Amino acid sequence: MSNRRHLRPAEAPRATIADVARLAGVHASTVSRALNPATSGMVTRAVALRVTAAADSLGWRPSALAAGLRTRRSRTIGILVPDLVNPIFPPIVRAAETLLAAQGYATLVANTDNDPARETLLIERMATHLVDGLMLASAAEGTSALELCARLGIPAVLINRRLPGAAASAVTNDDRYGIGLVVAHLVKLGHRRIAHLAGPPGVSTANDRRSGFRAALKAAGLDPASAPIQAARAYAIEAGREAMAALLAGGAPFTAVVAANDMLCLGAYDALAAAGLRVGVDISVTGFNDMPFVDRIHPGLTTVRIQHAAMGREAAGLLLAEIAAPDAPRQDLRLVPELIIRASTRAPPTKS
Amino acid sequence: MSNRRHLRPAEAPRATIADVARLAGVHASTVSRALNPATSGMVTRAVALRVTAAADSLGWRPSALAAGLRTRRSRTIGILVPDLVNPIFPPIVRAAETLLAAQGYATLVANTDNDPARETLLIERMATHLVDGLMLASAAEGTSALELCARLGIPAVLINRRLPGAAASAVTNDDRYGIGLVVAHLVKLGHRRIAHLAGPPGVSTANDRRSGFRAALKAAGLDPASAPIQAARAYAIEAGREAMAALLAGGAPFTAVVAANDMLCLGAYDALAAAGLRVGVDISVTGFNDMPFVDRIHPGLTTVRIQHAAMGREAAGLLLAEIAAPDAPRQDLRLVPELIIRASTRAPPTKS
DNA sequence: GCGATTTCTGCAATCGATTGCATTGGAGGC
DNA sequence: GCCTCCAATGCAATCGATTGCAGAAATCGC
Repeated sequence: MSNRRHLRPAEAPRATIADVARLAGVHASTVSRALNPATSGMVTRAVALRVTAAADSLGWRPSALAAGLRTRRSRTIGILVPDLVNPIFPPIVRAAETLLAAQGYATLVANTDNDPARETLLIERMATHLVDGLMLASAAEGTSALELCARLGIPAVLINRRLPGAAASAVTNDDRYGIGLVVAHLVKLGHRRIAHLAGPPGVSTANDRRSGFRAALKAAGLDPASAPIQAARAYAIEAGREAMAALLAGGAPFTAVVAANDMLCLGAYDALAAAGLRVGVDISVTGFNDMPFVDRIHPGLTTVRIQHAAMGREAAGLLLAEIAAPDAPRQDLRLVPELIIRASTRAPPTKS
Repeated sequence: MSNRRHLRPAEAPRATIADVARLAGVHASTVSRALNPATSGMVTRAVALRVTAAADSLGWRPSALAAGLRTRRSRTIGILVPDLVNPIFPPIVRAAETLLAAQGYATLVANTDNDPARETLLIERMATHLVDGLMLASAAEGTSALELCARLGIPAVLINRRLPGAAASAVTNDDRYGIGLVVAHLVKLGHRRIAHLAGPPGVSTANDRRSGFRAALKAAGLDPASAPIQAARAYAIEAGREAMAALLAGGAPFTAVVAANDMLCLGAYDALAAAGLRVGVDISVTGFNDMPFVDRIHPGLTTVRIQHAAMGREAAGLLLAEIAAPDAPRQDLRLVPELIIRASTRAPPTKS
């Protein structure tokens, strides 16, 4: 513990536009016009120079609050995620923030914990701060977030999860296509009995991946009806372990498991190990997301790489476009994922 | 692509305090006092009830901008991280945001990319938004961030990295203690020749861990001077691989490597594998941070678990305390880490 | 029951920038 | 040389809440 004291500088009260006006010998409104790139054309070049000189000789900085109060735009965007610690969100938030910062926006981030009440509270708080738009990476079925945004007049875009029938733009991964990739890969390796470790109900990614799984089996000439499917109660390791154990206990034979999510795979690895099955030898496993470091687990996980950064970037772009042109039609962007093949998938063991 | 259009509600212009005043039959100032918990004592209970009833019948929401303009406090805190994708930062930011949200603060997050110019820009932008305080998780030596904050009159706390001599509170891990834990562990296993894969120069964690390493060797009766030390040029996998390769090429014998960071270990694993050495058999390796999933890599990494969440929480608490009492002495909090033993460390191979 | 306090509420200024409208000055037309 | 017109600038209201001060009402003391 140090007891150094903070060195308080002279605390010169921040220069305002009026101070700049005085120094430059013009009216405050002229200063405002000169300093705002959008209106600086209304001012003589000479005056503009005088004003900018005065401004930075005084070290003037705009007050986003004052400007926002008047213009009703805060140049602030909010991002809501369920839990920033979930590794799929940082790249999204990061990419969004970078794009927004480049456009002069500040980014508010908050965690909803998947709690609708908390979500509501946070959206209202962001409304209080007059965010110009919201990015919702948390949308689960039954949430009223979008209605709330509409009521508050806040433009919003969905990320990662869609809400069926929602009147908002969304940027998501093409999950059905992604699942198609893994199923095709497994089929090509020779697998015919493929199980699905599905995601929790009520989440669009889980639904899309589950239906995509069925469709892909059918496309490969396999019977979706006979494929064992077990839903996990959450996208979490322990839930994956339980669901995998349930699949094994189900008795239906399979040589490969398509999981809806990498996190589930980690649990599945545990359950399979407990059952004496070697992943990548006795049984193949695929994930979804290509989380950081799933290339370093043992065996390396075959999975579907989602363009998380692009997701954040595109969503931010869409949101800014919507702010600029509120009446433009909504967009539903699906990003194309990529199959990443590692050691967790191999041809099924030959019957002995 | 959908072409649904946004359903614009009646767009009732948001109720202001004046509307509430009119409905409640009192003056706006009374409304302000009634609605603000800090001043609601100045108002008759009956009036307070009337006002709150009017307020939520009109659906009134405060305008943080208007209030902030007047009070010069925005109830907003900024957090600067080098790169949110680096897995140590999400838990910090998450925990800080959660605490701040509970106190009614909104949290601005931005990535500096370790670029001082960008850092300066972001701090100035946050000043523009009148943040009440800043949490800097990005401090590297030579940054002028703290000076800038002082000049702008923004309270700031450092997280994760300290700046020697800085007049700001800091919440960091006790790195010297943490390194002591791993060295003691290795010594107890029988290691006598221990190398250090150090972090990049100019970063407090790298310095502290390096000096802690030397001190711990000495404490164990070993000679720090003869221990091979190689600094990586960054906390990154590839940098770890290079540095490990350099250590091996150095020719000095060792049976264990203490790395300054888990990320370096991933690279070290690669370099060791390339050299035909089996981690946890031929050579022991320890990390630092206990990143997510280093328990699932092969072999599981013995490492030092840092209380990242506590770091964010404590730093947020310190910052709020400083905002409340700007003249209180600064704090330098060191959180105590924990040794996590996994399969990457084992007794040194017996000479054959 | 009257003056002295203590509450409570109203008034009006204020925070800092923006913007519709009015004014000024100068250029250009004839 | 005078009038018109346009560009540049000034004026003043405005965004929504807060707060020092003043006035009104209620309470208290004696």
